[in-house]
This record gives sequence, structure tokens and C-alpha cells, in this order.
Amino acid sequence: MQHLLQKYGRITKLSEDEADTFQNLANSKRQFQAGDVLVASDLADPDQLYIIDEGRFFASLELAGGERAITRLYFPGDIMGTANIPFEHATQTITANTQATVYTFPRHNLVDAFARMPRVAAIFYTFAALENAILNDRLISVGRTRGRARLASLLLEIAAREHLMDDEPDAICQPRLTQEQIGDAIGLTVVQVNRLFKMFTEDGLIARDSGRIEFLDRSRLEEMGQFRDRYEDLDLSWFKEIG
Amino acid sequence: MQHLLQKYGRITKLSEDEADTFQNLANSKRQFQAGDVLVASDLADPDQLYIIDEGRFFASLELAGGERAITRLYFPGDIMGTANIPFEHATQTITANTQATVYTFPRHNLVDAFARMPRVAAIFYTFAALENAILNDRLISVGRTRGRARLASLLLEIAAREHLMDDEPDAICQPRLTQEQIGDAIGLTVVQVNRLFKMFTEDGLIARDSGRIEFLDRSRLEEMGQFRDRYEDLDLSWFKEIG
DNA sequence: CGAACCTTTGAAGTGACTCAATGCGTGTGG
DNA sequence: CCACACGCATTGAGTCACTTCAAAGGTTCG
Repeated sequence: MQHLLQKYGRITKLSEDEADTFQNLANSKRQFQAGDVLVASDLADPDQLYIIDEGRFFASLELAGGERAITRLYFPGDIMGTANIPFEHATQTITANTQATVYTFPRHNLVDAFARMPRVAAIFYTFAALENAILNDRLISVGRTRGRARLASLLLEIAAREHLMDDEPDAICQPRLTQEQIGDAIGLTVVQVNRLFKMFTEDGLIARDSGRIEFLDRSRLEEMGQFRDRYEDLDLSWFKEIG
Repeated sequence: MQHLLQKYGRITKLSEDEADTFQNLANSKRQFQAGDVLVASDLADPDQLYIIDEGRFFASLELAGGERAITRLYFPGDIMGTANIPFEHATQTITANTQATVYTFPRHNLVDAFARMPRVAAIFYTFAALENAILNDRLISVGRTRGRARLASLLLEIAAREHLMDDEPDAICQPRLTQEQIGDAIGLTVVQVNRLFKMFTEDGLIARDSGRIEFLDRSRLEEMGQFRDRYEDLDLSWFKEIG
């Protein structure tokens, strides 16, 4: 549970009661292997929520024709499944892309937490709004920029999320995705992703070494990708107003 | 306020207290003309929330190069501004695209409402999750389908939202957007949008008459667009669990 | 009645797709 | 310990959906 507490505690100081509330939310802990499916899309009654302890996941959606899109990447401390709980059927598939452990709890517990600690409700609401903002950014990236910009943006986003809680240099990122999955995330085919990687390497923007990507010219990548780190701009001061 | 109450009341029965809470949220009512900007992106301290009484709005985002994306369309009863409040600067611009009236309230009021009525918190949280699901759908549409599918999907979405609360036949929709704005919403240029409209008309899929679009072959449009009406699949039974 | 905005159409160029084949690395069974 | 299979990365060739640039036709409104 440290990751969650660390993450939310970093953003807003949690009272002891609130920390307890978070601790009590999750009752069971589960292990997953890379490739395991946590929630299948169209699953009936998706009433479970998940918090990542260790590892990485991604949310995806499929069309009838087999086209797939990856809509969201999840990192330790992230809450997963929120886009599913208000529906009768899950709206997205969640898959592990590394070995992972997650805390699981039924949405019923959330109801209890909301009732007892309104600030917890505000925190969950805020993070839903954050997800929204990130999806908006993704949408403009995919809808209104070319491949180079999309890839640059994705790499920067991964680096930012990956290093949110450690203090390592964020000149390196490890997507831990195949090039096909990267394509699904930015709306391109494998072939094009591969060509873009090649171009980026030839242009001296990045260096690649078995899944690790090093940023050689971060400022140029930032200019290309126009990535905005939404986590940096969070303002949770209004929480103080709650009891 | 009828629209809001009607909308949420349709989905989950509101107690008298809750209806009151909603009524008291909004203290001021404002008028807008088509084209007026409600919130400008990058506005500092975006602490206001809005509920549409009458009219239409859209949320958009711009890139440095001038490319614009429309990420969300808003209809009467919708809550706007939620993607802005957790940030120091607004993440999206909200613009009126018809004459409109909205209720305005500071996020502070939300805090009060959360504290007094946890079910109201759950409702807001649910609608944030709903927005999320819709954004996901939009993302796969823009990232993984061709122009025809995107346009079909958008038109169906507009029709569904437009007729959510009336019982009119949903064979007609009025986007109330210019073709350029439609392009911004589905990630295409005006030119291409226009060509698609022409094709749709020639193929007998739609008929157009000064902004009104009539669906002549809904089933084919649905097959092309693969639109999923997320409102239809909402399941709010778990709210009952809250005292 | 003209200005501003929107729609519509043409022509040429290109980024990304599809199809297809080869290379590479790792793990597994003979 | 080698051979083969499988998943992933890489590269080439041809095609197409959409873009850009440009201009003309409609509509609305002061």
C-alpha cells in the first residue's frame, strides 16, 4: 500500500484517519504475470476496483474488426477500473504488461469510504478529473498531430509517470510495451512505429537498448511532442476546505 | 435546474435532500451567445463549475501550431469544468455553440455538498467515470478507424445525447457545429469532412437540410460507426447502498 | 449591398497503410 | 547441445486516405 499512500500523500497530506481509510479499502492482494488479463471488456457487473502495488498495466478497447486501441497506461499507485464501475458491462480491458501485484476491493467499499470521509471522495473525484485531462491530451495528440509528435509525446508521458515517485533521472524510460502495443497507444501500425524509432535514432533524439530508451535531446522531443505533465500542475489546496 | 434534476433523477431517484443539495449548489445563472468563451484554456485558478440549463457547448484544446481538437460536446444538464478544477490552470477551453444559459458555482460548494451528502459525491464521481468511458470510445474512434466511421460515430453520438431527455424520434440530429468544428472533433480537415458528407448523402445514408441531418439508413450508420451509447448501459444500483 | 463566414469542389502531394519477407532472440523438446 | 518454433523487430514496395493549397459558390447580417 505504500505506493498509493506515497502518491496521494505527496499530493495532499493525508490525515491518520484518511490513511486508515485507504488502508482498509483494499482487502485482498493478487499476483499477475505479464499478459494476464485483469478485467475483460464486456465483463458483466464489473464491480471491482484495483490499486497497483507493483508492476504495469494498460487499458485497451477493441472494435469488431479487430482494431485495438490502448487508452491508458497504469503505474504503481494508480487506481484501475474506475471507468468500468458505473456500467453494467466493463468498457475496457485491463492487461498486465509486466509481472505485477495489485490490491483488489469491491466498489461497495468505496461507498463506505465516501460516506465516512468526504475528503476521500474528493480525492477520488480529483483523480477521475485528472484521468480526463490526460485523455483529452491524448485525444488531441492522436487526432491532430503526425506520427513523430505522437511518439515523442508518448515517450515523455511514460518517462514522467515512471519517475513520478523516484528521484531517478528521467532521461531514460522503459515502455515495457511491444512496438505493436505502442502503435495501439498512438494510433499507428507496427510498421510505422518501427520506422519512427529508426528515424528518432538516426536523428540523434534517442538511443535504444533492449527496451530501454534514452533521451539524447529532450528539449527537441518536448518541442515535437508538446507534452504537458498534468501531474505537475495539480492544485489540491481546495481539499483543505473539507472538514 | 429542471434539466439537471431530470437527468440525474432519470438515472437514480433523488431524495428530497439530494434534490435540495443540487438546487443549492448553483447560485448564479448566466447567459451566453453562440461563440462566447466560458473558460479559456490556461486560465489561472479555474475554480468554477457549470451546469447547462439551455444550449450547447463544447470543450476544446489547442496546440502551439494552431491545431485544435474538440474533445467533448455538452448538452443541457451536463456538468462542465470538472476536468479543470484539480489544476492550477484550465486544461481546456469551453465555448458556447448556441445561445445558452448556465448555472455557475464555485468548487467550494461542491466540497460542502460532498461533506453533507455522500451520495452526491458518488453521483459526481460516476459522471466523471462516464466521461472517461466516452473519451475512451472517442480515442479508439480517432486512432483506429477511417473518416467514414468517425463521422458516423459522431453523428450517432450527437443524436443520442440530443434526445436523451426528450422522446422525439432520434432519426434527426442537429450538430450545430460548422464542418470545421466537426473536423476538429473527429480529427479531420474541413475539406475531408465535406467530402464525407457528400459521400454519405450520395450513398443514401443521410439527408441534409441547413444543419439538420436525417438518418436514412441508421443500421448501416451504426455498423460503420460502431457507436456505443454509454448512457444506455449505466448501472447506478450500487448507490442504494449509501445511507 | 458588401463583408464575413461557411460550404463546396479541384488538383497535387504525402504520411501512413497493407502486404510480404527476412532477421533476430529466446525458450523448449528431441 | 542443437534444431526448430514462436514472438517480435526490421525492411521494401506499392497503394490510398487524407492533407495542403487554392478558388469559387452560398448564406446571413449589419
